[in-house]
Order: sequence, then C-alpha cells, then structure tokens
Amino acid sequence: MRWVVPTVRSGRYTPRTMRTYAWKTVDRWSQTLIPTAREVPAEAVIQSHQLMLRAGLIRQLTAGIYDWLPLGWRVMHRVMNIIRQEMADAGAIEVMLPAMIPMDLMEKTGRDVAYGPNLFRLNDRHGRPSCLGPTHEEVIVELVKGYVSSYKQLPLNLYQLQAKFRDEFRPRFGLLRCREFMMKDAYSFHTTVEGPGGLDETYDRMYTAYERIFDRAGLDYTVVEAEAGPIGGSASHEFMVNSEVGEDTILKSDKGNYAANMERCDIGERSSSLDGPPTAEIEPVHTPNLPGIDDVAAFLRIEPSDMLKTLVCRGDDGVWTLGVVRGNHDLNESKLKQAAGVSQLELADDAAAREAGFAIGFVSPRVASKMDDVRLFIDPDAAQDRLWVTGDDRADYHVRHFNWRRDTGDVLDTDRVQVADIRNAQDGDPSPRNDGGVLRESKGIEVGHVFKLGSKYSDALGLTVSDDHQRQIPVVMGCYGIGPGRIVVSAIETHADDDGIVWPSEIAPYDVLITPIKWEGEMRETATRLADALGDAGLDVLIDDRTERAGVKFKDADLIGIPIRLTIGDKALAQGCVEFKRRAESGRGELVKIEDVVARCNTG
RNA sequence: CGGGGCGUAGCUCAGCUUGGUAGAGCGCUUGCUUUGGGAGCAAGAGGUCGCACGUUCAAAUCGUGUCGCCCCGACCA
Repeated sequence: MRWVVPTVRSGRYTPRTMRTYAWKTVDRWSQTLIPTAREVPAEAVIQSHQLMLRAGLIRQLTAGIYDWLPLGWRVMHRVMNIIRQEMADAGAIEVMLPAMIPMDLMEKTGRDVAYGPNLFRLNDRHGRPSCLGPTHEEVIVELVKGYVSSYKQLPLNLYQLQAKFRDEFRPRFGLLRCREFMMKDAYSFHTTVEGPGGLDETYDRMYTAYERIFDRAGLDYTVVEAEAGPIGGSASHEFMVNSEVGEDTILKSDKGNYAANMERCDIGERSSSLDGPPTAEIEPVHTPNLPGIDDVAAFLRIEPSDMLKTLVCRGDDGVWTLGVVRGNHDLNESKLKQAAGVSQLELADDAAAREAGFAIGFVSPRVASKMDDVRLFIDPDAAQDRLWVTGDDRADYHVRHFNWRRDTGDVLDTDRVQVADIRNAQDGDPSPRNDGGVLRESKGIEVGHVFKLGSKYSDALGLTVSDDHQRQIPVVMGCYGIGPGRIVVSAIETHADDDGIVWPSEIAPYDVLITPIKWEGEMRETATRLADALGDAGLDVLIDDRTERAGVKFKDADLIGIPIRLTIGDKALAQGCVEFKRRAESGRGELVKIEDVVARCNTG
C-alpha cells in the first residue's frame, strides 16, 4: 500500500467502551486528592498547562519534571489503555525495558555523541557510566539479538510504554517539552521491506492504528510527511495536532492533498533563469557593522527579498558546497545535502571557511567562478533575471546590481552549478503536487511519529538472522513513537472553554460526576445507590461528597470537565428524578427518572 | 549557550526606590448565620522574606556571590 494523501482529520465522538481499570470505580471526592485552584499559577503560560495545574492533574516538582496526581493519572491510564488496545490490534506485543542503559551500548551506535548533553548521564558506585534512556533502540536490538536468529521468527513488533528521559536544555510549556515523560515506543523487525511480513506492511498497520488512537482521544490532527531517513520515499510520517501552541511548523496545500513538516516540505515548480542582460553596473557599497541580512537591507533601504544569501557548507566528500537563497528565505541543509548527493553535509565552520578564502558574512555567488573546488546550488527564487544585492567577497562590503550571467560567467554552464529546491518552504509557496495548490503554514504538536529505520541499528549492533539458505541477512527495522502526555495536553488545548476542561469521553478521568447538593439524607442515599449502579454498568464514577456549597461544586465540576454531571437535589428528587447535564453542552440540563439514569449515561 | 524577568504564607501578589519588630486577597482551622453557580460575620493558625557572605547599632530592603524557576532566541525530537 502507498501513502497517499495525508489527510486532515477531526475527532469524532466515540462512546466509551472500557473502564479505566479492570475493576469497578466509584470514588469519593473527599477520599481522593483533587486540589483545584481558583487562581492561575504564575509559571503556566499556555491554556492546557494552566488548566492541568488548576484542575489538579499534575504538579511540578522541578523544571520539566512533574507529579501525576490522581485525576491526571486516570487520564493517562485511559490514554495508555487506548494505545495498548490498538497496539494489540496491530499485532504489537508489550515489553518493559530498563530506564538505565549502560553507556557502552549507546557508544556502539554513536548515539552517546548524537544525543550529547540531552542524555542524562550517571555513574554507578564502580564508576561505570550509564544513562537514562531517551529511547530504546539499542536495548531492544540487544534483546532481539539474544533470542532471534532465524528469519522464521520474524516479523516481530515489540513495544514499551514507560518513562523516558531527555535532559532538555530548556523544558517548557508544562508537559509539552519536559525532561521525564511517558512514551510509547514500538520497534519492528523484518527481513524485507516489501511483501508479506515486510517493513512496509507493519508500517501501514501502525499508521492505521495511530489514526485510531488519535481519533479515539478526540484530537484534531494532521498527518504530515517527515524527514525521509535512510530508506527514502514516504518513510516517515508525523501526527501533528493542529494547535497554535505547537512547536512544529507544518505546511499544508490549500488543495488538501499534501502536508509536510517544514524541514521536509518540497516546493512546487518555479520558473527560473540566469540569463537576463544586466541593466546597471555592478557597484560596491560599504556596509560595516551590519551583522544580518535585515540590517543590510534596512541600511540600503531595500527588502531582504532583494538580496542573495550565500551559505557555505561542506559535504563529507570535503567539497565546499554553496547554497544561494533569497534574503528572506532559509537554507534547508538536508535538501542541499540531497542536491549535492553527499551523505553528510553541514554549515562550514567559520574559521575553516575563512581560511579557505570565503569572506564569511559577505560571500557572493561569484566565488564559484573564482574557485575551482566549489559547487554552487541556487534556489529557483534566487535564480532570477534581475539585479540583486549580495556580498562583495570582502569584509564590510556588499554589491548592488549583481547580474547572474555577467557577474558569474561561464561557470553557470558547468556541472558545478545547479538550480535546485534547497530552501525551507514557507507560507504562499506552490504545492509540490504542482496542481495550483498553495502551501499554508500552521503550527502542530507532534504526538506521534512512524519511521522506517532500515538497518542502521541492527547493523551497528550486529543483529542478523539466517535465511533459508543459511546466509546471514540484515534485519530491517521500523520504529513508532507516541507521547501520551502530549495527547493529554493536546486534548485539553482543543477541548476547553472559559470554565475549564471538556474531556473527550474516551479519555475523561471519570465518565460520570455525581453532585449531591447536600451530602445527607435522601440525596446522599440516591447518590450512593446511583453511583453503585453506574459502576456496575461499567462506568467510572466520582461522587462529590464534600460539604461545600453547591456553587463551589459546580465550578469545580466545570473545571475538571467530566463528561456527564448528575445533580441530585430536593426538587428533582421529589419527582423521582435527578438532573442530567453534559459538560460539553450549555444550558440547564434535563430531568431524568432515577430508574432511567444508567441507560441514559450509557447511551450518551 | 545569548538576552530578559522573578524568588516574601499552600496559591496570586504588595512591601524594597528612601534599612527600623513582615502585609493583603484566596485557601486552611473554629464558631454563628447562610445554602442550586466560587456566601457573610467573628476569632485563629501559618513565613529561617531561596541560600551564603558582606556593609550597618539594625537588612525582605543595600553590595557581592550562589542556587532555583519562568519567558524570548539558538538548539533538538
């Protein structure tokens, strides 16, 4: 199957089909810990973080480290239950792996270096270095290597759901970016990419399972193409909740048939030409003490889009690789890497580039004609017949009226110069489907990621299996992550109003909140009896048995957002009724006969 | 890692400029009244003013250092 069209989905209402735990839950508010707060804690900036603190879901212990309080932990349990159910349906099997990983294992794949300071490191009493697992590729490969030696044992898809650790330099936005966080990570193992039992098959099943999970959690999300990785093609998709507070930038075609992460997003065809005749003489300008493109543009009273920016990179083949983009565009290193056909490429070290003769900060495309061992890639928007402002290849000078053909010359016709899509896409760019669609920029919270890993880890750690001819063959892998904490955050971001949280029914901490106006007499008896009956019917119930005034109970009820509230008061009781109200609906609620309440709560 | 802000009661904050026995609201405890959308009155409990050193007769307040938290940017999944 092929990954067709990343679609924009919105949550649908799903009746709940399971309890949070295997047993009946009827909790009393006075016997649990739900510390609601009227005032907004100073440290919280985004709505979900504020509400999570005010509703008593979480508490910060230190930067990026949180306690899960009873209410929040129940939500997490429901999210994890959904994940476990869908993993089971997709054929994945759960394991539990250590949080602590010996450093030498990480060294074998080079991820000790790759993660760098983001790795939580510690030493045991013997001085042996370890780290707290940021993910578990190495550990799972080591495990599979120990027990799987034949192609007959594959495919295999194992997952874990547990705390992971990253020493983020700057944790922020509450649970959105923290240092200890729950994560579901699945790893699949195959002998082939295509065909039955192959990586593609499992990838597709996981993709579908992810859609079910995020639908059931009530999220409004977009599936986007993400960085391709070692296998290429549609080898990676991210599941992005559409939200202003998201840290990722995504681009969607307004035709609705393409979406991608900004780092990955291709840009549609653009016309270009390097051959127009010059209409003015090239002219140097003294531009001292102007550190950025914007500063130079302001000084010359032009727009950044009137300038050419030349970035000096170097590939792992050692060749200087220059990318030319318009002043208001950003170079995309991975696109440049692909265009250059090298496996590694990075922005050149300033000192090394200066030594090689580049006037860093003032480089112009003309260096391609002055130096032989240089290749030049020009973004189509920079490859235009017009006069440009660009660097003068000497410190503190730019030039006006740069013309490609006149000022760069015959090198343009050599294979050292190419026009290619080498920049980040941005709002307003043409869709890569080339169907007239225009890309629109928005923000997303990454809640899931499916990725075809290939044999990177199995190769590094020596995992192979025998095929049917006794040959050792490599194992290809996929990995599939979900952030349950981010699901909770995202759900609140999209399902809240001025009064508090409005939980999607499947991940609500309880199904029904029973609010007796007074905790005494017939109100108390009815509340207890109803709670018991609802519990027997498979619903999770919370009774607000506090001796608070009704107003306080109602305000707290709205804040914690349980989908159904049953209010028990004298007037309704006199008619043999209680008041049934959905959190998601405004208005007064309706009277329901006591004997009909269970059915009413169950049918929705 | 660069820039900015903040550490005073469980929470939100005032007091600091100009040094002189630590305050308010919310929450908490007790009593009375009230009782269907965050009640009223009264009486209380609760703080090494992040920490250390220094200046001073005297430091929440001034100085130096340090730790912690938040935000912007850079970085990263």
